[in-house]
Amino acid sequence: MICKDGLISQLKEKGFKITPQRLAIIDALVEHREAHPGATLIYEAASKTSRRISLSTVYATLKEFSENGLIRQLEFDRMENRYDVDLSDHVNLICKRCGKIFDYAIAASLEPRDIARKSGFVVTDTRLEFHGYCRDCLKRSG
Amino acid sequence: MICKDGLISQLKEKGFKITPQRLAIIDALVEHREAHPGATLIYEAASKTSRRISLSTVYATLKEFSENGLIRQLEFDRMENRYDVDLSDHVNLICKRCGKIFDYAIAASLEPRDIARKSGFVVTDTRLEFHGYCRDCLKRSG
DNA sequence: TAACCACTCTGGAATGATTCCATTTTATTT
DNA sequence: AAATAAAATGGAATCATTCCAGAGTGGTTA
Repeated sequence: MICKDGLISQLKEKGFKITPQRLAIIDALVEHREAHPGATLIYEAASKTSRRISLSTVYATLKEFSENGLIRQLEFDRMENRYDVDLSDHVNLICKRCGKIFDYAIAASLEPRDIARKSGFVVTDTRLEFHGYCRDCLKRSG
Repeated sequence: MICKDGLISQLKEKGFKITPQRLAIIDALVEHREAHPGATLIYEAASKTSRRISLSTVYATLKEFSENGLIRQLEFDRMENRYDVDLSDHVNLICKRCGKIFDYAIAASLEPRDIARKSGFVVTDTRLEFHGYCRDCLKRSG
């Protein structure tokens, strides 16, 4: 299901043009999916495939793809955004030393003890944010 | 417990010097605690109290205070860091429209339905990150 | 209480990720 | 092949933050 053709046909369905740059970005996203690549890595990888591609295009395209649900944007504090072609529900385990990002199924227990036993990852710090709309803003919008 | 004197005595205990800049920053942190202030707000508030204070100092001091456990740094994606003098366990509810940050006790149910009933805040999106050390990095450190 | 020095502060430059924008290019339609 | 709306380009701008080298200052000590 995580295949280039699927992404390409989604682009067509939504009326986007199929350009060499977009194809190169899709290639890079799929090839480096394990690394949860950021714009820089995508740019480097796509530069090898596509004769001409600019970093601006990579940024615009990744933003566009995530806004249209083709990929998921992982946002971190003071760190490059990363992108994931795997749209299934999972938590990100982020290593403080090497910076690698691991996927962890959300269905399993989220107790630090269980995470350590199953994945070998020792959780030292959790960050929990709930985004939405506050009472006042809901009232204001009617 | 959230009082200036407590913060000041913590500074002394840890061997930090008591400077007018640090006092002004503590004042600003306590006075604006409800707003979960960022560096800019702290800088503006502290500028009124302290004749001379630079933004660099504000940044350095807030970083130092959080690293030493005097305050908590709230980090957001592509948004100014915010600071909290309340060190008790709580979740942050972030309004997508007005940007305000609300505290929500972590002891209570984290079900969106319960949060809405208790606080009037409608959760549309959750971000869950677990930070720590991966298996390989743990192995490497012995 | 003066002198000392490690800790602080300063402000301007640097950084890094990202966005903006005016211009040029191109994929697709007719 | 011409038309045109969408896409790509690259350089400048933005924004939060850090870096740095030089100037300043609490607090200890003689």
